Amino acid sequence: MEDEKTLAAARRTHGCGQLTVDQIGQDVVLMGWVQRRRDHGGVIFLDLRDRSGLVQAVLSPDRQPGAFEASQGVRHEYVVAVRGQVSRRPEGTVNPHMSTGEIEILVSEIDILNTSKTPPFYPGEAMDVDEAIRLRYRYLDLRRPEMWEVFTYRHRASMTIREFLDSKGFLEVETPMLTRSTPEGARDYLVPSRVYPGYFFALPQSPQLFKQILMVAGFERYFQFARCFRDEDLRADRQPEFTQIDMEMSFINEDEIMELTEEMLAVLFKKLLGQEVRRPVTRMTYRDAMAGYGSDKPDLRLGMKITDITEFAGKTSCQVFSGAVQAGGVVRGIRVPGAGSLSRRELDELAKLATGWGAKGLAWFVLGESEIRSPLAKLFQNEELQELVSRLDGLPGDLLLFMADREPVVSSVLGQLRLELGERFKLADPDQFSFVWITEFPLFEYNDTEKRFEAMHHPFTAPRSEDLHLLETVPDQVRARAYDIVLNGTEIGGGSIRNHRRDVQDRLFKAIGLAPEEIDQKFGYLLDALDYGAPPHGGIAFGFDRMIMLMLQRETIRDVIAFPKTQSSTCLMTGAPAPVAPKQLDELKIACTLSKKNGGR
RNA sequence: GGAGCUGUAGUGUAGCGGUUUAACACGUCGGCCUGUCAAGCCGAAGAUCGAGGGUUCGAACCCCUUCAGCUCCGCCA
Repeated sequence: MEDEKTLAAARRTHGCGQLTVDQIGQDVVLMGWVQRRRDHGGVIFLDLRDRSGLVQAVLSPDRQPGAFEASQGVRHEYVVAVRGQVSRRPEGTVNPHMSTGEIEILVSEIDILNTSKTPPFYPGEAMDVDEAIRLRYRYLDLRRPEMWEVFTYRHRASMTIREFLDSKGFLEVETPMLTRSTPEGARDYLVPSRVYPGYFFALPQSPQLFKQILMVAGFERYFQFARCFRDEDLRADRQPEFTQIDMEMSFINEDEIMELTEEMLAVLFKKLLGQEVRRPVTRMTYRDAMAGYGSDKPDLRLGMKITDITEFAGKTSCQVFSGAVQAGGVVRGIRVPGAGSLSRRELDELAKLATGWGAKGLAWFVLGESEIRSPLAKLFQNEELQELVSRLDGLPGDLLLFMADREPVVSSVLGQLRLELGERFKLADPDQFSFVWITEFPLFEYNDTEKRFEAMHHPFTAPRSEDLHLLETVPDQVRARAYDIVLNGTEIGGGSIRNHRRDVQDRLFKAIGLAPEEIDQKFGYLLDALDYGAPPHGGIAFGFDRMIMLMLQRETIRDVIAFPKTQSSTCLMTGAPAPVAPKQLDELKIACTLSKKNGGR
């Protein structure tokens, strides 16, 4: 080193935020960003920021005229190195709002390592800046200590999980990002092959088949922080590429997987949030979830369980109810505690929402101290009204909502109303973490547009053995050995026991109407693998980003992803996606059929 | 593919029942200032009101189209 003496070449001795009264008197070298500059003409204060925190540097013309002079040109977000002495702040100038507020650095030397243009926003202020601007200048957005905190959490979460799984004998194995497109599921992102023009790789929607094949290979316990890609439209909690904690185990059953992952979540929540996860986590069948909450991912914090009164309603004098029952429908309701205060207009609004979701109407009953207000009240006998109220355990001040219609409509609309009311009345405690397992999913789901059954989870999910005989006759009755874990109304993970026997897997493919040639072409390698001594196995995958989002109580998944995409799947920082040079397309033998509109952004 | 909300100096907002020099705060630049910490005081620059078209004597404001961001439905095994 020819120039050990210059500040730029010197070693940083401390982080800004690490300094305390213990270092008073020491000569230190700090490097960081100028968060704020207060120029008093005679004395200049610089708040210096690095990842460890903030400290005040003082430059005075009396002490070090050179450094004072050099700091004249320093502006916000300049990167500087300073050498100076840690000293106790003069009496009366201590800043109790700063962790380093008792001290300051008396700067003897300052070096500008880099300048900065005036940024569109300052890391100090930021949070109410338009998100598009934050994404465009993501490096400035990420410069905020609040963001470092998020990513520190995320890092600690992944470390904790890795340690936990390691302690349980799991191997972390990477699987390919370039793989083949498979039918079923989401739209694939495609990558053209140069070597085989006209052929394409697909980016994995999940490492599903690879992890199963690792089981065939005898790895027994696999996990991976796997990047997954799905070319579908975005939501606040959905990105086109996201991270899964992907796991698979051999010689294992549902209970063991659920117990193990509950333990993992318990360790994680304890370590990062100091929260106890109550174990065992509640389990609920898909059927009960749909009936009780109108959703396969119920938010149990909301209460307002759906109550079925079909039998009673069918016998009442109210045609709206009894007619629907006679037509083969159901009558169900929810009790909204304390919502009796809603105005007529707000109630009409609710009813309008319900009809928007496909309901024929919404029957509401406002419970007063002695009377019951409802447009339908006079259609009931008095004792019928009383019965209605007692069936739902209604109390004065409550609102009862009922719907009469075909079962799926009632379920789904009441389910949505539940969420709407939960939101409106702030019924969910944001500090509570309410987990629930949903089990016994149907194996298949009927796809109306394609006029065939398809796998609800994915086509490698094993049917429950007692339902196996229904596979060819009443496929929609077959229950899967699948399970989802739901946290506060958001699905954070799901998995299943897989088919390890070739014959069962074949029957399942047939049931979803896949032609034998297609099966062979698309999944042949998996079926081949099953033929060579595949052990019973199963697994689960957690949406890692979503989990972090919920743990940190963020509104959007973008807040916990370093470089997220916009709702239209673009990156405002890089400008991706973008056109490529004609030469690149030629090489791939790709021609674009889009005539115009292929221009840049 | 559909519905809704938003778009005005670098940033955040006001103005939107038609006539303004398009206002305010922060930031920026210049000056003053030796103990501030969201420093203070004085001054200045900075906006073709997302874009295009239309109605009108006159449009940031009304109408149409379009683009972008966000939320939701569809979609996402």
